[in-house]
Amino acid sequence: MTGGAEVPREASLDVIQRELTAFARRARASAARVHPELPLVSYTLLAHIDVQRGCRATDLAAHYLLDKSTVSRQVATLERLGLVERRPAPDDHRVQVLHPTEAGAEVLASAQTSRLAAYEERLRDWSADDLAQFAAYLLRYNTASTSDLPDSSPR
Amino acid sequence: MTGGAEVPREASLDVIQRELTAFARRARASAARVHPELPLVSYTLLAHIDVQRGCRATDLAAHYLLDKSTVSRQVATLERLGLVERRPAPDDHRVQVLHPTEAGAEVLASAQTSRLAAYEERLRDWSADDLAQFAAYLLRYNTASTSDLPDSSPR
DNA sequence: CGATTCGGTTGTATAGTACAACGGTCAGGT
DNA sequence: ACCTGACCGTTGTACTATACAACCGAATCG
Repeated sequence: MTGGAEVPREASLDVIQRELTAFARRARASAARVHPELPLVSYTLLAHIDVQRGCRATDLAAHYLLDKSTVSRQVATLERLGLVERRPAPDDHRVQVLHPTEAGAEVLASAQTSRLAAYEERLRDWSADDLAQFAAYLLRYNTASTSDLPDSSPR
Repeated sequence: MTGGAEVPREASLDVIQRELTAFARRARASAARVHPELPLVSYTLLAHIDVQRGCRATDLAAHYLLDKSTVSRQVATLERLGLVERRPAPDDHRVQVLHPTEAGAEVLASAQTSRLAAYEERLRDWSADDLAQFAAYLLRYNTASTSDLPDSSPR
C-alpha cells in the first residue's frame, strides 16, 4: 500500500478530512471512558501546563484556540481538584502563572501511562517505522495548521 | 525526514497520542467557525447518511459510538432544518430510513467543498505522495480502533 | 399469547464552549 | 501626573453535544 504517486491530491485530502473528523468524534467518547475522573479538556490543559512549566491562561487559550473564559473555567476546575496552582507573577499583577501541583503531576503521569497503553494496544501491529512516520505526519500537520489558520481572522 | 527505524515505539506513540488529541481539540473549534450554520456533528451525520443512501439511526449510533438519544436529537435537528427525510421502512415499522433531501445534498456538497478547500490550503506544500501516505495511515488507524475498542465493555 | 428484544423519543443532567460585560493592571502620550 | 487604551482574567448567560434512564410501540421467539 501507499505505493503510488497516482492517488490524486483531492482524494487524499478527502480521506484526511474525513478520517481526522471521525477521529475527533471518537476521541471525546473514548477519552471520557478511559479517564472519567479527569475530563478530557482538563487533561489536555494540565499536560500543557506541565510541559510548559509555568504558563499563563492566555497562552493556553491561544494555543488551543479557546476563549479565555473557557480556559478560565477549566483552570478553575483544575485548581478545585488540587491539580494546578496559580501563582501571581511578581512583575505583572495581571497574570497568573500556572504550575502543576504534586498531585497534578501524579495524576497526569498515570493518565499518560494508561493512555499510552491504550494506544500501544490499538497500534500493536504497526511497525516502529510506520509509527514514526505517522507521528511525523501528524506533527507536520498540526504545526502547519497552528501557524497558518484561515479562521483566526476577526469576526 | 522520517528516515529512521531508530525512533522507539514509545516516543512515536507519545507523539501520536499528543498530536491526535491536539487535533481533536482544534477540530471542533475550526469546524464551528467554518460552518456556523451547520453544526459539526450534524454535518458528520449528514455526510454519513448521504454516503450510505438510506441508513437507520441505530447504524449511525453504532458507527460513531454515540448514544441513540444523541442521534435521535441530531436527526431531529437535521429534519427541522429540512436536510434529511425520515421514511418509515415498509417491512419494519420500528425503523426510519434516513435520506438527505435536495437541500441536504446541496448544503453537504458546499460544506464539503469549502472544507476541502481549507484542507488544501493547510496542506498546500505537501507532496501528493505524502498526502496519500498520511491518508493511508489515518485510515489504518481509524479502522484499527473501530474494530478493537478497549472500552466497549459494559460499565 | 406473553416475554423479550429492538428502534426510537423524551426527560434530565453534565461538559465544553462562545460571547459579552465587567474589574483590575499596565503602558504611553500629551 | 493623568487619561486612554491595551491586556489579563472572571462572571453571567446561552447553546451544542453528549450520556443515562425511563419509556413507547413494533417485532420476534418461546
